[in-house]
Amino acid sequence: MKIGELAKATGTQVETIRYYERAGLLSETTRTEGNYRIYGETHAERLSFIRHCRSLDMTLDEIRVLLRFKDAPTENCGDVNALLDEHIGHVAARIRELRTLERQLKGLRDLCQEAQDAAHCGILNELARQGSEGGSSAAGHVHGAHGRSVERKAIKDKRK
Amino acid sequence: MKIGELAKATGTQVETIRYYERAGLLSETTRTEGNYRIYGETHAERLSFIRHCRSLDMTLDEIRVLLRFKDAPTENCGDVNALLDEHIGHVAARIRELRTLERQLKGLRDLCQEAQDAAHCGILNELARQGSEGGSSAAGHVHGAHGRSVERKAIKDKRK
DNA sequence: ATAAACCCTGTAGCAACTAAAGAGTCAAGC
DNA sequence: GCTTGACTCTTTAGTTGCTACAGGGTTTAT
Repeated sequence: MKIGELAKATGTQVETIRYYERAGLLSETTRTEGNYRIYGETHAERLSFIRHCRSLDMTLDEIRVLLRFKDAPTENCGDVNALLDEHIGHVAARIRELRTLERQLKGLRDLCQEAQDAAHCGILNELARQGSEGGSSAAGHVHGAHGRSVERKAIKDKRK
Repeated sequence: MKIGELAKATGTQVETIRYYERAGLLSETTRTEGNYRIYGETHAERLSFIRHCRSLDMTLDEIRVLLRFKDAPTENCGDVNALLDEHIGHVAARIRELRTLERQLKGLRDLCQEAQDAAHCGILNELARQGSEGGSSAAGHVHGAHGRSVERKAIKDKRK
Protein backbone atom coordinates (compact mmCIF):
# COMPACT_ATOMS: atom_id res chain seq x y z
CA MET A 1 0.00 0.00 0.00
CA LYS A 2 0.97 3.62 -0.47
CA ILE A 3 1.59 6.05 2.33
CA GLY A 4 -1.91 7.53 2.21
CA GLU A 5 -3.48 4.12 2.65
CA LEU A 6 -1.18 3.30 5.55
CA ALA A 7 -2.11 6.63 7.06
CA LYS A 8 -5.80 5.85 6.80
CA ALA A 9 -5.32 2.29 8.07
CA THR A 10 -3.54 3.43 11.21
CA GLY A 11 -5.16 6.80 11.80
CA THR A 12 -1.87 8.59 11.38
CA GLN A 13 -1.06 11.63 9.29
CA VAL A 14 1.06 11.14 6.21
CA GLU A 15 3.62 13.68 7.39
CA THR A 16 3.91 11.92 10.71
CA ILE A 17 4.78 8.65 8.97
CA ARG A 18 7.53 10.34 6.99
CA TYR A 19 8.72 12.00 10.21
CA TYR A 20 8.98 8.61 11.93
CA GLU A 21 11.05 7.35 9.04
CA ARG A 22 13.45 10.27 9.36
CA ALA A 23 13.57 9.76 13.11
CA GLY A 24 14.55 6.14 12.60
CA LEU A 25 11.42 4.52 14.06
CA LEU A 26 10.33 3.15 10.70
CA SER A 27 12.99 1.89 8.33
CA GLU A 28 13.12 3.14 4.78
CA THR A 29 10.87 1.19 2.45
CA THR A 30 11.22 0.07 -1.12
CA ARG A 31 9.87 2.52 -3.63
CA THR A 32 7.84 2.25 -6.81
CA GLU A 33 9.23 3.33 -10.15
CA GLY A 34 7.68 6.73 -9.49
CA ASN A 35 9.51 6.97 -6.13
CA TYR A 36 6.45 6.25 -3.99
CA ARG A 37 6.93 4.45 -0.68
CA ILE A 38 5.31 1.02 -0.46
CA TYR A 39 4.24 -0.58 2.80
CA GLY A 40 3.06 -4.03 3.87
CA GLU A 41 1.29 -5.49 6.86
CA THR A 42 4.44 -5.52 9.00
CA HIS A 43 4.81 -1.80 8.56
CA ALA A 44 1.20 -1.26 9.58
CA GLU A 45 1.73 -3.32 12.71
CA ARG A 46 4.90 -1.51 13.63
CA LEU A 47 3.23 1.85 13.14
CA SER A 48 0.27 0.75 15.26
CA PHE A 49 2.71 -0.23 17.97
CA ILE A 50 4.31 3.20 17.85
CA ARG A 51 0.98 5.03 17.89
CA HIS A 52 -0.22 2.90 20.76
CA CYS A 53 2.88 3.83 22.74
CA ARG A 54 2.39 7.50 21.87
CA SER A 55 -1.21 7.34 23.08
CA LEU A 56 0.34 6.24 26.36
CA ASP A 57 2.47 9.39 26.29
CA MET A 58 5.80 7.67 25.82
CA THR A 59 8.59 9.64 24.21
CA LEU A 60 10.07 8.55 20.91
CA ASP A 61 13.24 7.63 22.79
CA GLU A 62 11.29 5.28 25.02
CA ILE A 63 9.57 3.78 22.01
CA ARG A 64 12.92 3.25 20.32
CA VAL A 65 13.94 1.12 23.29
CA LEU A 66 10.77 -0.95 23.11
CA LEU A 67 11.17 -1.44 19.38
CA ARG A 68 14.68 -2.73 19.92
CA PHE A 69 13.22 -5.47 22.12
CA LYS A 70 10.49 -6.23 19.65
CA ASP A 71 13.18 -6.62 17.01
CA ALA A 72 15.24 -8.97 19.20
CA PRO A 73 12.66 -11.44 20.50
CA THR A 74 15.13 -13.70 22.25
CA GLU A 75 16.48 -10.99 24.50
CA ASN A 76 15.40 -10.80 28.07
CA CYS A 77 12.66 -8.23 28.48
CA GLY A 78 13.51 -7.09 32.00
CA ASP A 79 14.42 -3.65 30.68
CA VAL A 80 10.93 -3.33 29.22
CA ASN A 81 9.51 -3.69 32.68
CA ALA A 82 11.98 -1.18 34.03
CA LEU A 83 11.18 1.35 31.33
CA LEU A 84 7.49 1.02 31.97
CA ASP A 85 7.94 1.33 35.71
CA GLU A 86 9.93 4.49 35.21
CA HIS A 87 7.32 5.90 32.88
CA ILE A 88 4.58 5.14 35.40
CA GLY A 89 6.68 6.94 37.98
CA HIS A 90 6.87 10.03 35.81
CA VAL A 91 3.14 10.08 35.26
CA ALA A 92 2.46 9.66 38.97
CA ALA A 93 4.90 12.44 39.78
CA ARG A 94 3.22 14.76 37.31
CA ILE A 95 -0.17 14.01 38.79
CA ARG A 96 1.11 14.98 42.23
CA GLU A 97 2.54 18.21 40.85
CA LEU A 98 -0.65 19.14 39.10
CA ARG A 99 -2.70 18.47 42.23
CA THR A 100 -0.50 20.89 44.16
CA LEU A 101 -0.84 23.37 41.34
CA GLU A 102 -4.61 23.01 41.34
CA ARG A 103 -4.73 23.77 45.05
CA GLN A 104 -2.59 26.86 44.59
CA LEU A 105 -4.70 28.12 41.73
CA LYS A 106 -7.93 27.63 43.62
CA GLY A 107 -6.49 29.47 46.59
CA LEU A 108 -5.54 32.30 44.29
CA ARG A 109 -8.93 32.35 42.69
CA ASP A 110 -10.62 32.73 46.06
CA LEU A 111 -8.85 36.05 46.56
CA CYS A 112 -11.14 37.79 44.10
CA GLN A 113 -14.73 36.71 44.25
CA GLU A 114 -16.45 39.42 42.28
CA ALA A 115 -15.31 41.65 39.48
CA GLN A 116 -13.90 44.99 40.56
CA ASP A 117 -11.18 47.31 39.37
CA ALA A 118 -7.85 45.67 38.72
CA ALA A 119 -5.96 47.78 41.24
CA HIS A 120 -7.82 46.07 44.08
CA CYS A 121 -7.96 42.61 42.53
CA GLY A 122 -6.67 40.13 45.09
CA ILE A 123 -5.40 37.85 42.39
CA LEU A 124 -3.22 40.42 40.66
CA ASN A 125 -1.95 41.69 43.99
CA GLU A 126 -1.02 38.23 45.16
CA LEU A 127 0.75 37.42 41.91
CA ALA A 128 2.79 40.59 42.26
CA ARG A 129 4.18 39.48 45.62
CA GLN A 130 7.70 38.14 45.86
CA GLY A 131 8.67 34.58 46.67
CA SER A 132 6.79 31.50 45.47
CA GLU A 133 10.16 30.01 44.53
CA GLY A 134 9.74 26.33 43.80
CA GLY A 135 7.80 25.84 40.61
CA SER A 136 6.55 22.51 39.36
CA SER A 137 9.69 21.39 37.53
CA ALA A 138 10.26 17.91 38.89
CA ALA A 139 12.71 15.35 37.63
CA GLY A 140 10.25 13.48 35.44
CA HIS A 141 9.37 14.09 31.87
CA VAL A 142 5.68 14.82 32.15
CA HIS A 143 4.72 18.16 30.67
CA GLY A 144 3.33 21.27 32.27
CA ALA A 145 -0.26 22.33 32.39
CA HIS A 146 -0.61 23.13 28.70
CA GLY A 147 -1.28 20.23 26.41
CA ARG A 148 -1.11 19.55 22.74
CA SER A 149 -4.21 21.50 21.85
CA VAL A 150 -4.79 23.55 18.75
CA GLU A 151 -4.67 27.02 20.27
CA ARG A 152 -1.61 28.20 18.41
CA LYS A 153 -1.57 31.90 17.83
CA ALA A 154 1.81 33.01 16.44
CA ILE A 155 4.29 34.34 18.93
CA LYS A 156 5.23 37.97 18.66
CA ASP A 157 8.94 37.35 18.85
CA LYS A 158 9.75 40.60 17.11
CA ARG A 159 13.40 40.61 16.25
CA LYS A 160 14.09 42.99 13.41
CA MET B 1 21.08 47.20 38.11
CA LYS B 2 22.48 45.19 35.22
CA ILE B 3 20.87 42.12 33.75
CA GLY B 4 22.97 39.69 35.77
CA GLU B 5 21.93 41.30 39.03
CA LEU B 6 18.28 41.25 38.02
CA ALA B 7 18.72 37.61 37.14
CA LYS B 8 20.14 36.82 40.55
CA ALA B 9 17.53 38.93 42.33
CA THR B 10 14.64 37.08 40.69
CA GLY B 11 16.14 33.64 40.20
CA THR B 12 15.82 33.88 36.44
CA GLN B 13 18.38 33.11 33.79
CA VAL B 14 19.85 36.01 31.89
CA GLU B 15 18.81 34.55 28.56
CA THR B 16 15.27 34.16 29.77
CA ILE B 17 15.08 37.84 30.63
CA ARG B 18 16.25 38.81 27.18
CA TYR B 19 13.77 36.31 25.75
CA TYR B 20 10.91 37.95 27.66
CA GLU B 21 11.95 41.30 26.27
CA ARG B 22 11.84 39.96 22.71
CA ALA B 23 8.50 38.31 23.44
CA GLY B 24 7.09 41.65 24.58
CA LEU B 25 6.56 40.76 28.25
CA LEU B 26 9.23 43.18 29.42
CA SER B 27 9.61 46.46 27.62
CA GLU B 28 12.95 47.56 26.31
CA THR B 29 15.02 49.36 28.89
CA THR B 30 17.36 52.28 28.74
CA ARG B 31 20.98 51.32 28.11
CA THR B 32 24.32 52.46 29.42
CA GLU B 33 26.90 54.04 27.19
CA GLY B 34 28.31 50.58 26.65
CA ASN B 35 24.91 49.27 25.53
CA TYR B 36 24.14 47.39 28.76
CA ARG B 37 20.51 47.10 29.85
CA ILE B 38 19.66 48.84 33.12
CA TYR B 39 16.79 47.79 35.35
CA GLY B 40 15.06 49.25 38.38
CA GLU B 41 12.74 47.98 41.09
CA THR B 42 9.68 48.08 38.86
CA HIS B 43 11.36 45.74 36.40
CA ALA B 44 12.21 43.33 39.19
CA GLU B 45 8.61 43.34 40.36
CA ARG B 46 7.25 42.78 36.90
CA LEU B 47 9.65 39.92 36.31
CA SER B 48 8.71 38.37 39.64
CA PHE B 49 5.08 38.56 38.61
CA ILE B 50 5.86 36.77 35.35
CA ARG B 51 7.90 34.07 37.05
CA HIS B 52 5.22 33.57 39.65
CA CYS B 53 2.67 33.04 36.90
CA ARG B 54 5.02 30.65 35.11
CA SER B 55 5.47 28.66 38.29
CA LEU B 56 1.69 28.26 38.14
CA ASP B 57 2.13 26.87 34.61
CA MET B 58 0.44 29.71 32.80
CA THR B 59 1.38 30.30 29.19
CA LEU B 60 3.06 33.51 28.12
CA ASP B 61 -0.16 34.40 26.32
CA GLU B 62 -2.12 34.11 29.55
CA ILE B 63 0.49 36.17 31.35
CA ARG B 64 0.28 38.83 28.66
CA VAL B 65 -3.41 39.16 29.45
CA LEU B 66 -2.77 39.49 33.18
CA LEU B 67 -0.06 42.07 32.58
CA ARG B 68 -2.47 44.11 30.52
CA PHE B 69 -4.74 44.29 33.58
CA LYS B 70 -1.89 45.15 35.86
CA ASP B 71 -0.99 47.99 33.52
CA ALA B 72 -4.57 49.29 33.46
CA PRO B 73 -5.54 49.35 37.15
CA THR B 74 -8.90 51.01 36.63
CA GLU B 75 -10.23 48.33 34.33
CA ASN B 76 -12.64 45.77 35.63
CA CYS B 77 -10.83 42.57 36.49
CA GLY B 78 -13.62 40.14 35.66
CA ASP B 79 -11.56 38.73 32.81
CA VAL B 80 -8.79 37.90 35.26
CA ASN B 81 -11.19 35.66 37.13
CA ALA B 82 -12.34 34.06 33.88
CA LEU B 83 -8.78 33.41 32.74
CA LEU B 84 -7.91 31.82 36.03
CA ASP B 85 -11.04 29.69 36.01
CA GLU B 86 -10.20 28.47 32.54
CA HIS B 87 -6.64 27.69 33.56
CA ILE B 88 -7.88 25.74 36.58
CA GLY B 89 -10.13 23.83 34.22
CA HIS B 90 -7.19 22.88 32.02
CA VAL B 91 -5.18 21.64 34.96
CA ALA B 92 -8.11 19.62 36.28
CA ALA B 93 -8.65 18.11 32.83
CA ARG B 94 -5.02 17.13 32.56
CA ILE B 95 -5.11 15.48 35.96
CA ARG B 96 -8.08 13.38 34.87
CA GLU B 97 -6.25 12.38 31.69
CA LEU B 98 -3.12 11.41 33.54
CA ARG B 99 -5.10 9.32 36.02
CA THR B 100 -6.63 7.37 33.15
CA LEU B 101 -3.18 7.00 31.64
CA GLU B 102 -1.77 5.77 34.92
CA ARG B 103 -4.46 3.09 35.13
CA GLN B 104 -3.72 1.95 31.59
CA LEU B 105 0.00 1.80 32.21
CA LYS B 106 -0.41 -0.18 35.39
CA GLY B 107 -2.69 -2.63 33.62
CA LEU B 108 -0.06 -3.01 30.94
CA ARG B 109 2.68 -3.49 33.47
CA ASP B 110 0.76 -6.34 35.12
CA LEU B 111 0.98 -8.32 31.90
CA CYS B 112 4.63 -9.12 32.45
CA GLN B 113 5.55 -9.84 36.04
CA GLU B 114 8.98 -11.37 35.68
CA ALA B 115 11.70 -11.00 33.09
CA GLN B 116 11.56 -13.50 30.26
CA ASP B 117 12.36 -13.43 26.56
CA ALA B 118 10.87 -10.55 24.63
CA ALA B 119 8.85 -12.76 22.28
CA HIS B 120 6.62 -13.84 25.18
CA CYS B 121 6.56 -10.51 26.98
CA GLY B 122 2.93 -9.63 27.64
CA ILE B 123 3.69 -5.94 27.48
CA LEU B 124 5.23 -5.99 24.02
CA ASN B 125 2.51 -8.28 22.74
CA GLU B 126 -0.23 -6.04 24.06
CA LEU B 127 1.36 -2.92 22.60
CA ALA B 128 1.51 -4.63 19.21
CA ARG B 129 -2.25 -5.14 19.19
CA GLN B 130 -4.44 -2.88 17.07
CA GLY B 131 -6.96 -0.38 18.39
CA SER B 132 -6.45 1.80 21.47
CA GLU B 133 -7.71 4.72 19.41
CA GLY B 134 -8.41 7.69 21.67
CA GLY B 135 -5.22 9.09 23.09
CA SER B 136 -5.06 11.71 25.80
CA SER B 137 -5.29 14.82 23.62
CA ALA B 138 -8.00 16.83 25.29
CA ALA B 139 -8.97 20.41 24.57
CA GLY B 140 -6.89 21.99 27.31
CA HIS B 141 -3.35 23.19 27.18
CA VAL B 142 -1.73 21.04 29.83
CA HIS B 143 1.20 19.03 28.56
CA GLY B 144 1.69 15.32 28.18
CA ALA B 145 3.50 13.00 30.50
CA HIS B 146 7.00 14.33 29.85
CA GLY B 147 7.98 17.46 31.67
CA ARG B 148 10.64 20.05 31.34
CA SER B 149 13.44 17.89 32.62
CA VAL B 150 17.01 17.85 31.44
CA GLU B 151 17.05 14.51 29.67
CA ARG B 152 17.85 15.80 26.23
CA LYS B 153 19.82 13.41 24.16
CA ALA B 154 20.07 14.68 20.58
CA ILE B 155 17.50 13.32 18.20
CA LYS B 156 18.75 11.17 15.41
CA ASP B 157 16.85 12.99 12.74
CA LYS B 158 19.22 11.90 10.03
CA ARG B 159 18.44 13.90 6.97
CA LYS B 160 21.42 14.08 4.69
C1' DA C 1 -5.46 16.00 -22.93
C1' DT C 2 -6.15 17.69 -18.78
C1' DA C 3 -7.66 18.11 -14.19
C1' DA C 4 -7.82 16.20 -9.61
C1' DA C 5 -5.82 13.57 -6.35
C1' DC C 6 -2.08 11.76 -4.78
C1' DC C 7 3.07 11.58 -3.84
C1' DC C 8 7.94 13.58 -3.31
C1' DT C 9 11.72 16.65 -0.84
C1' DG C 10 12.92 20.43 1.88
C1' DT C 11 12.08 23.95 5.00
C1' DA C 12 9.84 26.66 8.61
C1' DG C 13 6.83 26.98 12.44
C1' DC C 14 4.72 25.87 17.22
C1' DA C 15 6.16 26.80 23.26
C1' DA C 16 9.35 28.50 26.20
C1' DC C 17 13.24 28.54 26.70
C1' DT C 18 18.64 27.08 26.60
C1' DA C 19 23.18 27.17 24.78
C1' DA C 20 26.80 28.58 22.18
C1' DA C 21 29.52 31.52 18.87
C1' DG C 22 31.85 35.59 18.28
C1' DA C 23 32.41 40.09 19.69
C1' DG C 24 32.37 44.21 22.78
C1' DT C 25 32.76 46.53 27.74
C1' DC C 26 34.46 47.24 32.22
C1' DA C 27 37.02 46.82 36.58
C1' DA C 28 40.97 45.18 39.01
C1' DG C 29 45.67 43.85 39.44
C1' DC C 30 50.56 44.03 37.85
C1' DG D 1 49.39 50.62 30.13
C1' DC D 2 48.10 46.17 29.56
C1' DT D 3 46.25 41.96 30.50
C1' DT D 4 43.00 38.98 32.61
C1' DG D 5 38.56 37.77 33.77
C1' DA D 6 33.87 38.58 34.46
C1' DC D 7 30.34 40.42 32.49
C1' DT D 8 27.40 41.93 28.50
C1' DC D 9 25.86 42.24 23.60
C1' DT D 10 23.52 40.11 19.18
C1' DT D 11 22.46 36.27 16.40
C1' DT D 12 21.60 31.66 15.55
C1' DA D 13 20.44 26.97 16.40
C1' DG D 14 18.84 23.33 19.30
C1' DT D 15 15.11 20.99 22.23
C1' DT D 16 10.03 17.50 21.26
C1' DG D 17 6.85 15.67 18.12
C1' DC D 18 4.88 16.81 15.01
C1' DT D 19 2.21 20.09 11.28
C1' DA D 20 1.98 22.85 7.23
C1' DC D 21 3.66 24.82 3.59
C1' DA D 22 6.05 25.53 -1.22
C1' DG D 23 7.20 23.84 -5.38
C1' DG D 24 7.64 20.22 -7.78
C1' DG D 25 6.56 15.10 -9.96
C1' DT D 26 3.16 10.94 -10.78
C1' DT D 27 -1.15 8.56 -11.43
C1' DT D 28 -5.78 8.14 -12.28
C1' DA D 29 -10.17 9.48 -14.03
C1' DT D 30 -12.80 11.92 -17.25
